[in-house]
Parts: sequence; structure tokens; C-alpha cells
Amino acid sequence: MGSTIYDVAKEAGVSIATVSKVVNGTGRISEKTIKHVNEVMRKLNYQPSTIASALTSKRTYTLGIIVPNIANPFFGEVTRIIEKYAHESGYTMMVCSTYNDVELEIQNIQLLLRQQVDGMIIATEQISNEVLMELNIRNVPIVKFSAFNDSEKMLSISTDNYKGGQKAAAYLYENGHRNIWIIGEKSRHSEQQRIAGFRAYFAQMGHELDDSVIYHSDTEYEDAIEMVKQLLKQDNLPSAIFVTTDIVAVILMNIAQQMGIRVPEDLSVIGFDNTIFAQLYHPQLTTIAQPVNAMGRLAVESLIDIIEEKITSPFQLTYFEPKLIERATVKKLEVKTV
Amino acid sequence: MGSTIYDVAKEAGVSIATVSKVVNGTGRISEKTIKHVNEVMRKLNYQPSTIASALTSKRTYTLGIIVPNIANPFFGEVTRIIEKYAHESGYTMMVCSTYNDVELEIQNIQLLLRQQVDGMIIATEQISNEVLMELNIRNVPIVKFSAFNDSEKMLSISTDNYKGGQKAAAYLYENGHRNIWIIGEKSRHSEQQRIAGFRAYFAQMGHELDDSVIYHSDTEYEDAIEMVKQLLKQDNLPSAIFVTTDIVAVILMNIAQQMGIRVPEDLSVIGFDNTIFAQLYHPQLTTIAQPVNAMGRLAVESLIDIIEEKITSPFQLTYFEPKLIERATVKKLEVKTV
DNA sequence: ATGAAAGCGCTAACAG
DNA sequence: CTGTTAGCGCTTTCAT
Repeated sequence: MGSTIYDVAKEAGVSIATVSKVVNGTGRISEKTIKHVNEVMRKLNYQPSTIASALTSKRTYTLGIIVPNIANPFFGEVTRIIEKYAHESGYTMMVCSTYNDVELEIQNIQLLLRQQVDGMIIATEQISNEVLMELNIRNVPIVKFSAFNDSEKMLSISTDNYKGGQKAAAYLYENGHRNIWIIGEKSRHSEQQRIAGFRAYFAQMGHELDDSVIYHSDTEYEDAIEMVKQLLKQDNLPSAIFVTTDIVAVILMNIAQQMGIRVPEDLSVIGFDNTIFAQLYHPQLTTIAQPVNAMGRLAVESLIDIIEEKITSPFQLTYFEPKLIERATVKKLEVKTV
Repeated sequence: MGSTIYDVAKEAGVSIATVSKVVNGTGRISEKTIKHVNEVMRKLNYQPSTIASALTSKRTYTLGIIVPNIANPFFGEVTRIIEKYAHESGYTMMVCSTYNDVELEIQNIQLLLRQQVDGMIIATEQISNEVLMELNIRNVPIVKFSAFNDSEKMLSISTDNYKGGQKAAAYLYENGHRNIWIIGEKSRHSEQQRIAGFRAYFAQMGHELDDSVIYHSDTEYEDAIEMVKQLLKQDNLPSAIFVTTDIVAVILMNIAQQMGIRVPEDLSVIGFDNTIFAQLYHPQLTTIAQPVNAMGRLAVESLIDIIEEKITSPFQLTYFEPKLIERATVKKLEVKTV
């Protein structure tokens, strides 16, 4: 170990209380002493122990983040942003991937609890209310990076998925598409919301869509790949497909292209999330963007505010407006003017 | 906060020493007491404080990982794997992105130091030796997830980048390619190694290649995109391009396709890393794979071994064998048989 | 087999 | 403005 506060105090000829005060900028210490102590700290290469200070101050300055999979491009980006803002505020991040496994999720939460994180951001959508309540009991501030239950008593931040679905629908509708498939993951409530908004738009335009293709994936991509393969084998393909996630949209385009189905000439595709995949694929994917930077920032700021008790009633849901990013995967069909 | 060891002790009618012993499985306690204490702990929903125990035992059971960017698909996957193995061993991970900024890297290291991580995995390549030495002074075990300086005194784990470059070269050579460009990032030593291996292979075959296109990127992708655009504007394109990173390979293919250059008909491309991008792009990218799972596993296991002092001399460099993944972006040219 | 007590490095009253 | 002191929750001898 490095030097402790005692070493610094002795070397500087002051008490440990004084050292503590200059480290934290609390109390009133003379300029001279401050300067001197700082010099000694530098000389001794002193790094205050967060551990020891946490024991008294009850603050570890660490935040936990729980995501389905840190290697997923969307959650990787979310984590990156959250890490960035956390660091700016002097907090460090502990990350946990759950792979959509509730068991693992509970284990991870307990792990973070034992590590005494000051708060956590939960970006998964499967966690049971009981577990969340248990967390509340232990007074660990939580910010949910998703919204799936308006009755829940916590601060939640989410894209307005329903509206995002509507925007995707409107764009397809305006470009003349009527025969459409929808693909989404079953266990993700946010994806179901996107689908609901999408369908609602068409219903409103007097056009009921067929049932959506709802798959369930236990693996990262294999299930989706298999499902898409089966799907595209059919004879009567629609003119467009709305996929609730960029990555599955890309998987779909890839398989389509391998089967000789051209995008967007033969089949239009619109995704959701605006991950890096959307930009880098050819053709570039038209998709619905979530303002992840603003969302991540608010998540961190809110969490810290709760921790520092600057927020009195941390029970609110903030929706962010999704945005259509028009790129190259939706064909403009002849729209019959009435 | 939840209940403490004192609450449990009082409730169970034993001393805190006894509780501590049943929690850690140390000392000799009767079956009966163990059972009883366990019941009380469950009843009180007791979670031992890692913080408090760290203060005495000097172990926080947290590991730090420093990567260029957690949102990058390669490092996202690496982090995911490392997180997985760390969790299996009861450790939790703190992640830090440096964006290839040495200043930020130093800050992150100090952050991890203050947090008293038991050890750290460094997957960046820019950190100065002075800083690393300073870390050593404080006795924080380090595992490097890269190799760029055989003189360094630490345990390092890396793909054999040089050999990977050779394999890429051999594959291109055997498929008849002679007129080739190489694109790589300047500040990444590993990429320079890949290039060195690539060039060496061709040199060995009696074929000196032109200078490689070495760019330097301060941004995540913008610089690369700009560079590729300029490059592909030229009249005399080669028959193939070796790009030292999948992501830049994908960027290149995307731009080529937008310009009407077909891959692989007009231009062959081979990448490196075998990230998810390589699989999902169309056409699927031929690339060199790093065995990231095995590498991540060894990194975590080695680090924990050093921490637990099971390794006496932690100064060694382990190279992993890269592997060619043959997919669809390299055209087989007519090879003139001699 | 169990407990008493010291101490880990720091913060936060409280005194002076 | 600076120092003394009492914990924070746990581990670890050392007694019993």
C-alpha cells in the first residue's frame, strides 16, 4: 500500500484531522498549511483511500450499471456515456451484464449492494418488482434507464418508444408502404411499446396490420438469425419491415441480400436505436434515434442528485423524444393521390 | 443501510467474531452455530460490507479495466468476457475508457487506485512506462492486454499480431493478390505489428509492397472516414486492401460501395479482429480472429493469481495464435502457375 | 468452539 | 485555525 493519512500528518507536522480537511476542502485551514500539506502529499504520493473514507462518510463514489450486455452496440454506447458523466462527477462505474437472465440480474444487484455502490442505473427490463423493492428497503438510490411500469416508484428515463413506433410508421406510410411486417423481441417491453405505437398509427389511418412477428431470444443473435431465415423464405414478402432494433434489422438485411433480395429495391427496412451499425451498413439504415447522450447525462445527474439528497421526490418518468433518421433503406413507393 | 455484523451477533446471541467466521468459513465453529447464524443472517437480510472488510483484509474484490473505448465492438466484447470471468470468481469490474488520451488514462488509473482495486487489466497501448512504474510502486498487480514493449516488467497477454499480419498476407498472396494497400492506425502498436507481419510475408515472397497508408485518428471514426474517402478517389486502386481493424474495413467497404466499387468483385478487403461487424456486414468480411475468450479468461485468472500470490514471477508474455476466418470479401484471382 | 479487543484509514463532532 | 477523540463494520490474533 501507499502512504496513509498518518504518514502525511507526521511528515507535515500536523494532525490527521488537518490533513483530512485539506484533502476535502472542509473546515478552515490557513493557506500556508494547505500549501505545505499538499506538498507533502505529492511528495509521499498520497492517494486517499476511498474505502476508509466510505466507512465513515457512507459514500463510496461508485455507481453500478446493469445492462443486458455490455458488448451490445446500443448498451455499449449507453455505458460509455454514463461512464463519461460519472467520471466527470468523480464517480466510478461498476458494470454488470445480465444476458436477460433474471437470476444473474439478482446476483449482480447483490454484488453491487455488497460493494456498497452509492446508487445504480438499471437498463434492463426484466427485473421483478420484489427485487426492486428490496433494493429500496436498503435505501440504494436507483434510476431506471427504461420505462415499463408506470406504477413503479422510481425515477425513470426513457425514450418515448410508443412515439418512436409511430414515427417509423408515419414515415413508411407516407412513402406508400401498406403491406408491412413488424419484428420485435418478446421480453423487451420497450420493443413492444415501439410495436404498439407503430400499429396504432396504421390503425389510425384506417389500416389494420397483420400480427407482428414476435420472437423470443435466449441467445444473443442466433435465435434472431434463425427466425429471420424462416421468415424470408416465404413467398409473399411485404414491401417493408419494421424491426424494433438496428442489430436485428442489419441481420435481416444481411440475410435478405444473401438470398438475392435487394434492399431497398425489393424490400424496405427501418430500424430503431440509431446505433453505429445503422451508419456503417450498406445501404445505410433508416432508423429511429434515441437521444442517448442527453438520456445518459440525465440518468447520471439525477442519480447523483438523489444520492446527495438534492431531489426530494425521486418518483418521476422522463420521456425523451425519438427522432427519425432518414437514410437509404426505405424505398419511396408511388403514392396514389386520392 | 442494512443490518451489520453486530445486529446479527446480537440477534443470534453470539459474538461478532463468530459471525465473521461463519461468513468467511474460517476458524472452527460448530455445525449448530453455523446453521443458526445463517438463519439469522437470512432473516435480517444481512449483506456483509465489502468496504469494511476491505479495510482490514486489504481486499476489495474489485478489478479495474482500462480500454480505449467501451463502446468499440472489439473492446466491448473483451470487457464482456473479462466481466464474466471476474464475476465467476467473485470480483466486480470497474471500467474506464481513455479515448486514447494519455491524460485521461492517468486520471483513470488514479481513480482506480483511490478505489483500491485489487488489480487492473490495461488494454490500452499508450500508457507511459513511468506511470506503470508508479503503479508498481504501489503494489497494484497489473495485467496488460496487449504487448508492445518486451522490456516491460509485467504479465502481458496478446494476440500474435505479427503472425496475424502474415496470415492475412498469405491468404491474399495465395489468392493471387499482388497489388495491395495496407491501412492502419498510427498510435496503436498492435496495428503496426500486424502491418509489419504482413509486409514481411510479401517481402519473403520476393515482393516488396508500397508504403502503407498510416493514418492517425483523434476521433472515433471521422478521421478514418475522411482518410478512406480520399484514398478511394484515386484512379489506380489495388486489387486488395488489408485493413488492420474490422471497423475501418467496414467503413472502407461502405464508402467503396457508395462509390460504386464492388466488394469483392472490384476490390478485395481483409480485416482484423473478427468482431460482430465482420459477420453482420454484407458481404461478410474475411478477417483475422483473435481468441478473445481464451485471452480474457487468462487475463482474469492471471490477475487473480497474482493478487492471491499464487504466481511468484509475474513477468511473462503470452501470445495467442490468430486465425484466418474465410468469408466473402476476398476474390480469388487467377494465379499464374509458374 | 467461542469471545474480547485491537486496529484498518478516514471523517466528524467537539475542544481549545 | 488546529488537534483530540470516537467511531464506521469488519478481520484477526490471542485468550478462554
